Amino acid sequence: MPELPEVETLRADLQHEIAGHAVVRADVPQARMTRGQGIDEIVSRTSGQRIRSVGRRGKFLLLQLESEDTLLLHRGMSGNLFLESQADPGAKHRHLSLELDDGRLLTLYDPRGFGVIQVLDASALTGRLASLGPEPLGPEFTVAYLADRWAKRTASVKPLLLNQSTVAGLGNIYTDESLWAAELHPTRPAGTLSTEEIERLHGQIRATLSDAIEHRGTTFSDALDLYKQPGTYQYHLRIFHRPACPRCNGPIQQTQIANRGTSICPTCQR
DNA sequence: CGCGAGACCTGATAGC
DNA sequence: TGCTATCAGGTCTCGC
Repeated sequence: MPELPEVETLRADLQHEIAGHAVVRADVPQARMTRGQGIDEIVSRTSGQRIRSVGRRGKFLLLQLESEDTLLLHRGMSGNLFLESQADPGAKHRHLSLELDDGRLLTLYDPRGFGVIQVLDASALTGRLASLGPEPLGPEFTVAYLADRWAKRTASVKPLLLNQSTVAGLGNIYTDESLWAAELHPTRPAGTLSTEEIERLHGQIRATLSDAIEHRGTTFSDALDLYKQPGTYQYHLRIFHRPACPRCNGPIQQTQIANRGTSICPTCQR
C-alpha cells in the first residue's frame, strides 16, 4: 500500500510525536518480518533507547536511536503504524510495539506481512539501503541522471519506475499518475524517450509526489496515518482507478503491465 | 546482465 | 449463507 507520500506523512508525524522520547519496552510478537534477525536482538537493541530522530529513505522509515543503531521499518503492502494508548488486543497481525516513556505505544500492524523490521548499525544500514536510487524530491534525481541511466534500456518505463534502484519511493499509484501527467504510455521502452519526454516525466513525478504529500497521501480502504486517519489524495487522483480522463474525458483503460494493475488513458498516453 | 513472470501472505469483495 | 475466484498501494527470486 504505502508509497513515498504515505511514508513521508508518517515520518513527519513521528518526528513530531516521538523524537526525543525513549523506548521503555519493546515487544516483537513474531519474527515474520525480521529477515532472519532474532526477536531478542531487536528487543534488546531498542529497549531503553532514546529516539533521536525519524528519517525516511524511499519507502523505509528510519528511527535513529541514541546508540547509533537504526530501527528500520517498511510497511510493505498492508502495514500500518499507529500511536495508541493500548495495543488492539484482538489484532492478529501485530508485529512490533514500542512502549514510550510517556506511556504511549507505537505499534506496527501488517496483515500480509510483507513489511520489514530490523535493527541495524550504521554500516549495516548503509548496506541495506545501498541499492536504492536517488530520492525523487532530492537534488540527485535529475533529468540527466534518468537520461543517462535509460539511454540503452529496452524495458518499459513503468517497471523501471517501480524498480527502487531507479528512483526510491514510487509505487503503482504514483507511477501511473506521473506517466499520465507526462502523457507517456507505460510500455514505452525507456531508451526511446526523448530528452523533452524525460523532462516532462521528471517534472511530473516531483509535482505528483509533492502534491500527494500535501494531501497526506492516498487512502483507499486502510493505509491510515499515525492517528488512524485517512489521507485525502484519493480525491485528487487523475487516472489511478478512475473512470474517465480529466484531460480528454475519454474512458480510462484498466489493464495489466508488469504484473501490476495499470490505469491508462489510451488517447493521452501513446 | 536485462527483463518479465511468478512467489510470498492475508483479507476484502464479487460472483455463483 | 457459503463457497470459490480475483484482486490489492511491494519486493524478491528464478529462469530465459
